[in-house]
Amino acid sequence: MAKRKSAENRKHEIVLAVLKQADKVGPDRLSATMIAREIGLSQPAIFRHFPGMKDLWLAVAAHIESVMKKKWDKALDPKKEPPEQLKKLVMTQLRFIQAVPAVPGILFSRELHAGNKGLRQAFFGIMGTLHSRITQIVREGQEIGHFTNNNSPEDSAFLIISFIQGLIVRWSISGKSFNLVEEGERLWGIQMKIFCEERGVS
Amino acid sequence: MAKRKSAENRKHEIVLAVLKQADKVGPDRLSATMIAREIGLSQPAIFRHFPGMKDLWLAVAAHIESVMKKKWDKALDPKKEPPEQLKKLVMTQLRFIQAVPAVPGILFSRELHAGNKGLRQAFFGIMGTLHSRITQIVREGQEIGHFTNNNSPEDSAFLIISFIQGLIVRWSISGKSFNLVEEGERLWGIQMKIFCEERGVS
DNA sequence: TAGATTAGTTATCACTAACTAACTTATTAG
DNA sequence: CTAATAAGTTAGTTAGTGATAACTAATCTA
Repeated sequence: MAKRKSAENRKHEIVLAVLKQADKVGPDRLSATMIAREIGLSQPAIFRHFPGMKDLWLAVAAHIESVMKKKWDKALDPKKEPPEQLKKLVMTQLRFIQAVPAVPGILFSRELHAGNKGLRQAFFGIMGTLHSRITQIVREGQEIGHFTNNNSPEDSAFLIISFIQGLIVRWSISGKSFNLVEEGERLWGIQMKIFCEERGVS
Repeated sequence: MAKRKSAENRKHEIVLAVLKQADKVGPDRLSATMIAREIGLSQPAIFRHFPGMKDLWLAVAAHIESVMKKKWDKALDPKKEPPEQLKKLVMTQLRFIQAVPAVPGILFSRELHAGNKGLRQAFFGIMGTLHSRITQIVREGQEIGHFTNNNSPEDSAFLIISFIQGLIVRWSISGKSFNLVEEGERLWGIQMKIFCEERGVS
C-alpha cells in the first residue's frame, strides 16, 4: 500500500505526473496506468481522485493556466518601458515552456482537439489572455511613441505570439536540441528590426 | 470482397485516407480499422500493404515531402524579385497546409515525437529544406540590395518560418476558424515592417 | 480509544489496439 | 486455358485501455 496523502495533495501530485509523463509519451498515449506507476499508486487510484480522464485533463489545464498567469503577473513591471516589458513577457513564456515541455503537445493533442471540448476552451482562453496582455503593452508603447508604426496592436500581438509559437514548433521538431530561451533572446533582437529597410515588397 | 487494385495504387489510396482521417480524429487516435473503413477494406488489408503502422507513417511523410517540394519548385520563379519570391513561397506553404490540414497535427503527434524516430527525422528534413530555400532567397535579396539589414540570411529564414508556423498554430487552435492564406497575406505585409521604428529595445 | 471517514487495494469488465495465420479468389503471365 | 501471383478475406491472438465493485486499512475526530 502506498503512503497516504490528502486528496488535495494527491490530486496535485497526479497533475504534475501527467505533465511529466505527457512530455515523454504524449498526451494521447498517456494512460491512467502510466500516471499511477509514476507516483507509485495502482491504476484505479487515479479514478478515485478524478471521475474520468476528461476531468483529469481539465485539472491539468487549470493548473497550467494558474501557473502561467502568475508568471505573467510577475514578469510585468509597469515601471519599465513597453519594449522591455514585451521582451520580458516573451522570455517568460519561453522559459515556462522549457520548464513544462508537455504544453505544446497538449495544445495539439486529440484529447484537446476532438475529445475534450472543455480542454480546448481552456487553452483557447489562455492564449486569448496572453494575446490581450501583449496587445495592451503594444498599445501603451504606441501611445507614448515607442512603436511609431500604425499597425493595430492586436495584429502586432498576433505576430509576437507567432514568433513564440513558431520558435516552439522548431524547438519541438528538433527534438528540443537547443536552448529555447537563448535562441529566443537571440532572434528577438533580430525580429525587432528585420527587413526594416526592405524595398519593393508586393 | 472489395474491388482489387494494384499494390501501388492501393498504397497511395491508403496514404490519402490517412491524411483525411488524421485531420478528423488526430494521428495518434487513427487506427488501422478507421483507415480500412474509409476506403472500404478490411482492417488486415492495411497490414498487407504496410508491415506496421510505423511504415505507414513513413510513407505518409514521404508523400508530404514529395508534394511540398513540387509546390516549392513551382512557386519559385527566378525572374521575379526576391521579396516577391519570398511572399509567394510563404503563401504556397500556407495554401498547402490549408489543403492538407492533417500536417500540423502530425508535426505534434506522439507518433512523431515519441514513437517513430524516422518520422521525426523526415519532417525535420522537410523543414530543413524549406529553411535553406528561404535562406537562399534572402541571401540573393541582400546581395542585390533588397534587404539592406545585415542579419544572417539563416536567422531571417528562421523568423519567416516562425511566422508561418505560428500562424498555423493559431489557426489550428482556433478550430481552423479563419482562412489561413488570407490571414497570412494580411499579416505578411505587417510582418515586413512591424516595429521598424521602435526605439529603446534592450 | 472507538468509530466514521476515506485513500488506497485487488479483481475484473467490456472494449479497442496492432498484428498474424490460414484461407479465398481476382488478375495476369506464359 | 492454366497456373502462378498477389490482393483480398475471416477469425483469431495478445496487450493495453478506461472504468467499476467490493474490500482493506490508515487517519481523523468525538
